[in-house]
Amino acid sequence: MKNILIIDDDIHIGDMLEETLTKKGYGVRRAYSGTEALLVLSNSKPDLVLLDLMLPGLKGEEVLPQIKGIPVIVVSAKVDVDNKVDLLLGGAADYITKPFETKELLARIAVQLRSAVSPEVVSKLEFDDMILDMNSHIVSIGDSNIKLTRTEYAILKLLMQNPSQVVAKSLILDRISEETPDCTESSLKMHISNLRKKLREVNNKDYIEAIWGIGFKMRTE
Amino acid sequence: MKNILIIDDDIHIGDMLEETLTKKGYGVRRAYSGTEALLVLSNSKPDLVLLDLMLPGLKGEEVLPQIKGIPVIVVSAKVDVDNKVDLLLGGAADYITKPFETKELLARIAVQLRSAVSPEVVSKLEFDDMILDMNSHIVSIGDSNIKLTRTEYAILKLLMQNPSQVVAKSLILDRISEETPDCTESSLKMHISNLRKKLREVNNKDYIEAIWGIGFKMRTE
DNA sequence: ATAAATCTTTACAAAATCTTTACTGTTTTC
DNA sequence: GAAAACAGTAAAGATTTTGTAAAGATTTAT
Repeated sequence: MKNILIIDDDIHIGDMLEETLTKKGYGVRRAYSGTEALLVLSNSKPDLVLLDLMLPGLKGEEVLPQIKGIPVIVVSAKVDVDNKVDLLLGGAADYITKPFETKELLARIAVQLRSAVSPEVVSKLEFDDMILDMNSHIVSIGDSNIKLTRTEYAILKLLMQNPSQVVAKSLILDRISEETPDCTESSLKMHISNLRKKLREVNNKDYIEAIWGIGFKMRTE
Repeated sequence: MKNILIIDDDIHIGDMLEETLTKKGYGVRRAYSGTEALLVLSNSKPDLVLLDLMLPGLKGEEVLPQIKGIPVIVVSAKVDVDNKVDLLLGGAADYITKPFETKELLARIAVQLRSAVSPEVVSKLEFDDMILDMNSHIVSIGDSNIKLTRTEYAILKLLMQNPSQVVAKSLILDRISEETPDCTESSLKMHISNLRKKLREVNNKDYIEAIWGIGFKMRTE
């Protein structure tokens, strides 16, 4: 059974949503504020989140980036384009504007859940004895979990997605800059350095190879 | 570079889309009917498809289920809800209704492409028993990998791309100077010399032939 | 608000690469 | 045949790139 977290302070809409979804066979949890939502999310991992933007306290826009690995459908009365764009770029899987038709909402939910579950989505990357889990954001070598920062994780993921290719420095910068806008060559060097150090501490192995003048790749020997 | 297939019989909208996308750095292909689209898709695999629903002949709704493994964004003037639902359930990754704002379309495209895994393009050059892999930047003869510098790699690649032609020194200098700006004739001589030495150490063969006064080519005998 | 974590910059040493210079031998031109 | 132009190699100095540390700036968490 799929579980859906409804984040909405409006009791009426929330109740209506809950009823509709329950009738459709989904499990439903409720949160009535942004802070409560984060609390719920820290303890459980629903399959999908319905997020209202107009929340008391912590706003929906602020909650959104903190939800990772779970598709979020934004439910909002706001309709202006800039907002839509920001939302999609900010990590929303989809959005729907009030008032909406139940049928449409259910379709969008189905689409998100289908793609989240579909087996062709590879959620784990493996290289040698290292495993990167894209759902939990955990990287492990053997039994040891390695705590990486957001940027380190992003770099490693990019390298592991193309294990046989050289990933150009410029490409890394492009991708990373979506997350941290001011990543320059010199800071990239540092991230790589720190990443290597963390991996080295486990294994005394250097997983990353520099291709002089081009970029980096996973070391194969 | 990401490639997008635009399926639309309306020349004006299609042109507008193509211009917008090209400006953004995407590669664009066009198809003006459902049947043409399927033809294009049977020969090539774009990273994303923009599909207009109102097509002559084979309708968009009929084309949609036949596109597999590529995210499809439906572009349509139809707005009734049932249609949206059917589309999403029928496999569309997203849809956008005309008239739409360019910014929003670009955002939706970015979202779809972001989640897609980059297909690994196999591009290898072979000459005799030597293989140059353009993804990994690895050059190998038999079982031995050869470690080349950026410039040596670029020169060898240029020669191997035109194995039957003589590559003029000036041409090599032009191409190479993109990577190392101060490459002169005398330094080119050195690069060739060093390159030969590295290849010779594996095989005791001289793969590169000098054409007196003109340039170099791969040796065929 | 304060502390902690993370990111970026600066600076510098080490390594790899690139270019120049100098010299030898070969090919073409006159 | 001699001079000029070209090709090849070695050695050395110049340049570029990489790797790391330390410190300041920024973001995030408490």
